[in-house]
Amino acid sequence: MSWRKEQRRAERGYHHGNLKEALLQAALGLIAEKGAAGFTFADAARMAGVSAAAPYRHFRDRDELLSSIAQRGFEQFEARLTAAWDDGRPDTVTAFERVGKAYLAFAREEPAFYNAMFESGLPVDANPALQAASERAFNIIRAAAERLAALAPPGTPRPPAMMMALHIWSMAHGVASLFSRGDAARRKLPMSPDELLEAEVLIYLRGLGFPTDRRPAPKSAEPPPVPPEASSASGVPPGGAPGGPWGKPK
Amino acid sequence: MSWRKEQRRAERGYHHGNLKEALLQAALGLIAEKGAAGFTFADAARMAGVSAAAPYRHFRDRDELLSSIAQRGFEQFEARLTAAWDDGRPDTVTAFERVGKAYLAFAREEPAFYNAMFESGLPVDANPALQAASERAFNIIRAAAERLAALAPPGTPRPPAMMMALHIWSMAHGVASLFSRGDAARRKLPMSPDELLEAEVLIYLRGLGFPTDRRPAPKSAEPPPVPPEASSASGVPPGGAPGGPWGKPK
DNA sequence: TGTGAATGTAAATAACATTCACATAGCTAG
DNA sequence: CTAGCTATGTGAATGTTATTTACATTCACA
Repeated sequence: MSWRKEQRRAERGYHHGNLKEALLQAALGLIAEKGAAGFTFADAARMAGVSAAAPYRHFRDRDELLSSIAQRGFEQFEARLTAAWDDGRPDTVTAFERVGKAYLAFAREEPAFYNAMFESGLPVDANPALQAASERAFNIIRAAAERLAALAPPGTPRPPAMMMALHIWSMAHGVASLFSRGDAARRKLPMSPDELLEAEVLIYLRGLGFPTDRRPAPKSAEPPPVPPEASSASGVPPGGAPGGPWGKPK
Repeated sequence: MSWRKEQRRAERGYHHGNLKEALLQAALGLIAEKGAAGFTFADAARMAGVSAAAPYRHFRDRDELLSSIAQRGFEQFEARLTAAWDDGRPDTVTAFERVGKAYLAFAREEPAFYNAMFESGLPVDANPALQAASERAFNIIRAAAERLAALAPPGTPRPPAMMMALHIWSMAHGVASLFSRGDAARRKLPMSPDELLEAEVLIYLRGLGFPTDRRPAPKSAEPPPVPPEASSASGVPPGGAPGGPWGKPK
């Protein structure tokens, strides 16, 4: 009957040795499969080969496990955004767009984390540590916006960096939620979520007066000649190159 | 012990008479309180004064109830967007912004519907009727974008309407999800979600070359003098009024 | 080595979703 | 008007989950 369980116990002894971590991993897998809603505490325990009560030695309840995962997600998220921003190299606008792409990439590549972070119904302030992690991640976007705002072409009013950051965040989150994950990805689109977001951000930046005349994602593997930051601040007339950030209009 | 139940039955007889509707209403209330995740089929039944098995005469399972609510939500959503768009009166840009506000208003005022529609984890294609309703709602935004795109100032490339629609949708959805509902609303913001979205859309439209020189939401109760549509298409230089759509920058 | 703190276990409780066999009411064909 | 079919409800299972509790096993260390 339960020789499997007995066997497993024999293999690893009475104590698991690393249960907390094992539970986190198991939960992550389950969430990836069935969503945060579908994941069950009992299943995670089973997957780790322990009884249903064991997890309570490591997490107050199901929600605490979830919030641990969300927190860890925000940490990885922050790391990826930081790497993407790369302190604004080679130039602020390029780096800024890379951040947007990193947002989508994270949503796509880490559906379990993204789900726990934004779609699990956890109250934002469930856990102070969680909230802090979330804010640290947002601060990357905010810092990038700060740098970008400082670059406002002369004569143009300088946009509030916080507002820009919130705008970019909402765009990235909107695209990710609606088009870039799981079921939502099934909506038929005329372009990929990445392209969609890139165009959106470029148009937005142009609306703020930033020159955004670069072609979208040139196919060539070689990086485009690093334009000196100064060229970004030159007085290019608003409106950008004909053709716009969305490719060739008819 | 169960005199309450007996009593209720006495009042209404063996048959409820309108159970399906009652269940939908009950579920709506429960979702508003505890979110789609927290709502239970059994609770809805109890609230309607019937046994736990009764609902199965009207819905295959819990998910079907949820998807019915989502569908109904999309229908109301469509109605509100349609009303907000008002066929583009008094002018396209104004009407377009009204649609954005209506999006937020719906998310704020109908949290239960919004939750079922976008946050319940229902697969987009769970139900053909649901999907159709969702598409009808989106088509309002799309039609509005179509009209707006046609207004592109001469000399400016005409943006693809579908893309614009998707952009606007993602902005509205992003703001609504992140800042405009329930727990998420607790994030501290320098401006209201409405203002945030309005500025975002205006900047975006300006980025497309549309003149957007109107002040944001003038405090005066009297409506601004209805500008003839033609004035929107006049060759106002891009860039808009100094000060930008976000109020007075320092 | 003895012992308290960690970590697991089994069993129990309470709530749900879902199914099934049966009860009742409404409506329709004769 | 009524026999009987169909729609709608009921109670009593079944199987699963979250969570608690009393008890068991180890670990670490004095």
